[in-house]
Amino acid sequence: MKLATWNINGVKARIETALAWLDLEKPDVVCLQEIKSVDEGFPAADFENLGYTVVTHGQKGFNGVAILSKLPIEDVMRGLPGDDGDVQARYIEATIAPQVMSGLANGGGQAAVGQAAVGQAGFGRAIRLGCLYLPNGNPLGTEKFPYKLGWMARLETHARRLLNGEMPVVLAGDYNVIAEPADAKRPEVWTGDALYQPESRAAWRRLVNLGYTDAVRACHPEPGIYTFWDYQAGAFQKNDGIRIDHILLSPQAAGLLRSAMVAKDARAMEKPSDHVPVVVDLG
DNA sequence: ATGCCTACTACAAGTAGA
Repeated sequence: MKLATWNINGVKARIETALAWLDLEKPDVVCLQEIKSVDEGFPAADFENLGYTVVTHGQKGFNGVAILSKLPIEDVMRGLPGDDGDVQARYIEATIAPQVMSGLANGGGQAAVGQAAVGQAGFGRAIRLGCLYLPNGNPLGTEKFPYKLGWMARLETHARRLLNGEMPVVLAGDYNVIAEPADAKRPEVWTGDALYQPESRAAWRRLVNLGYTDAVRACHPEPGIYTFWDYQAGAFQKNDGIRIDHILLSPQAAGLLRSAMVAKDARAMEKPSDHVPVVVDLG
């Protein structure tokens, strides 16, 4: 199963870009962040035309997350547990169910045919998938930074609880954390930024240390891999980026990891998001 | 030092992003 996460920076303004990339890469499951749309305004039909089922957790003007899946979506949960007063739409979680065998419908009727179809096009096992847009936290000195840290504490609590379940867990999204110096072209310019504060990085490490694997780092130990480049000052042309979009895998999910990559080419598309997709292949 | 750029809201210029 090919699973991608992408901060799309406005799904309505970016719909042609999104559809072009999906048509090219054909991921089975996609987590979108910063859809900047209410649920009713989400262009679901455009994605359904590509074969996706769509679930959203939208908000007017900013934030907003969505999951697109060619496999069945079940048991959708909107919002990160732990604070009923938090109205920001930054988390949606669902079970991606195994592909339904359709061998009989095709006149096959043999079990081997059905299994081959699952192994090729789908996935034999359900996963629990969280799609998250972690608060930015800037500027420091405002209520935004403690909100970020509080959100990360809630995420840690929830991620620990998910490990007690039976399903492999995938937590994918825009974490808004530069975890290591190697995750920025110029780490020194981020020292006063919420993304690179010791508290933000420590909270990230606590999350990973629960037993999650950073899929891209596990497959690519080399520095210089980024997922975000500012629109300003020619940042992409200078490769002046940061790696803040991540896919974390529980031990069971990590056992399924075949490959992970950052779709850097998406930043060179027409009307790009400032983030690019991160993709894993889980077998 | 600041803005550089982009989306959204709402219709101007402010909020938000990272």
